Amino acid sequence: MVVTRFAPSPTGYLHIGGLRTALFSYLWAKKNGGKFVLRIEDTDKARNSEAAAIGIVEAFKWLGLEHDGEITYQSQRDDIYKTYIDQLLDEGKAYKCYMSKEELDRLRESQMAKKERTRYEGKYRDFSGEIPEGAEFVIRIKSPESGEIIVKDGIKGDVVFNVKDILDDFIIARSDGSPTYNFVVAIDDALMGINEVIRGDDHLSNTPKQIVVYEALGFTIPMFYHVPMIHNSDGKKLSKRDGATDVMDYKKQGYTPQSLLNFLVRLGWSHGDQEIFSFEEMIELFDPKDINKSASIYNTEKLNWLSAHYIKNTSNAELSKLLEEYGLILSSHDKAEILLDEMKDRSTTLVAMKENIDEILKVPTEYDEKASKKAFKEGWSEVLNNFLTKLESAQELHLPNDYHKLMEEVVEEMEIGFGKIGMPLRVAMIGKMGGPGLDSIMAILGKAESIKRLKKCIGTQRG
RNA sequence: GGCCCCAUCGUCUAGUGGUUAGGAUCCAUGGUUUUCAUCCAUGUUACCGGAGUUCAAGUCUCCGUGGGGUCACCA
Repeated sequence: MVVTRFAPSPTGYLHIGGLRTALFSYLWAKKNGGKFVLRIEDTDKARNSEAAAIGIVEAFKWLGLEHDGEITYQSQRDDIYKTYIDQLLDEGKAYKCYMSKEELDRLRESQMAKKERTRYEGKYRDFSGEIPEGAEFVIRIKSPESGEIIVKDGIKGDVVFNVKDILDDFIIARSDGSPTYNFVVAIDDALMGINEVIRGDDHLSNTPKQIVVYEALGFTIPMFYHVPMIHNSDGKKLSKRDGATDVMDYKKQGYTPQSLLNFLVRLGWSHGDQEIFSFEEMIELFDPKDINKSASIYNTEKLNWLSAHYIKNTSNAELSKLLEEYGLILSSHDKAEILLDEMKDRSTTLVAMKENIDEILKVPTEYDEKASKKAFKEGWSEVLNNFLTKLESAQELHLPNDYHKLMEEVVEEMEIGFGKIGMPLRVAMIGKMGGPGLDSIMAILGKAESIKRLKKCIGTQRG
């Protein structure tokens, strides 16, 4: 069974890059009928916050990415790590190192002066001399001193590291006894049965260290997939300064989970020429072997297109439910269907859609200058008055077509073009150019409101 | 700097030795529309450079160049 995981450290919100690797992990697990588990890497007490952990879980909930089983918190597993540290100590695969931070710093400085790679040289690796009086110690693992470590990676292929280029006896437990990242990651992944690790390729150079731990403990090494980074428009690793990278900000901005997920799944992954993927299709079609090897640049053009696409293709019932989350209640509006039909082709996000709807529904407080110039030309008030008369005497006015007929009558009787009535009428109704068809607008507003706006316009505009 | 990864339109990408290098987005133009949007059509734009292998290279090899990542008692 395929078991994948997402293992964020709760130092902040869930960002778009993390979400993408989580999505990939989720899809791959589900495609194989396996499990997707969540582990919170909260061993750094100084930088963690509980609120961040809650926020991350909340984001997953919004997106519908459910994790399997209980969430694992590393902070609650100290005993487990301690057991393995003791085991390695007993087996002579790890040892206590009494080198002080100052001594280490000095070592590093002299190595840098000689332009050598900075590394711990194993002073206490097989130490039999006198232990410094009252010295603190860290625990270091015995790394291999020569040879190669090969990371089998499903995206990059086999990545070969030469041990003497990259390894030393790295610390697995700090002087306060707490275990370090590369040590606990390997243990947790192994113990949690994770056999396919999908993560950002900024972890690729950590992987040899983790393999050292796997091997020391006799654990099975999982399959790795190191997903290329998402870069900002400067070509750098995406950071918190690059705008709305908090996943929950996308909700605030009116993007739906569906469009965000579709956007992310196509960033670095593809399935031929297909652009639109339902959640079910993603699960069915996703395969990490189709992940691109190169980094991609984050750019919201496509997200906006997807968002608009999904809004257009969402039912009105669903749309009005979604819109309620943004404070727009349409359930009491008798022409909500027409309103939604007209607006869904004109909005890229739910927030924009709400704003567009608000603009139609609220009485215009002023008439756009440019639009007025075009609209209020010779004879406009006569046209509108004629239309007003017809409007007031009309009996059954419900659908856009009912209003359209009235406009047609005016046009025919006065022998004018449609623009002659369309322009001033539009400005009277919504105060500016653009927007849905006038017949629809009036049907949405209703007879009384339409008359009100018409009279206000005729009364206030000169010409 | 050491090590590692990467390199096709502005952007997301297809492409696994023989293609007019395809799709999407963006942009522009035209059509539809009383306006706007949608929709439809059309168009501009790409294989980082140099060697090599081969009858044939975007595709394989090498060397450059460029970009990125990583080198902690952070994760």
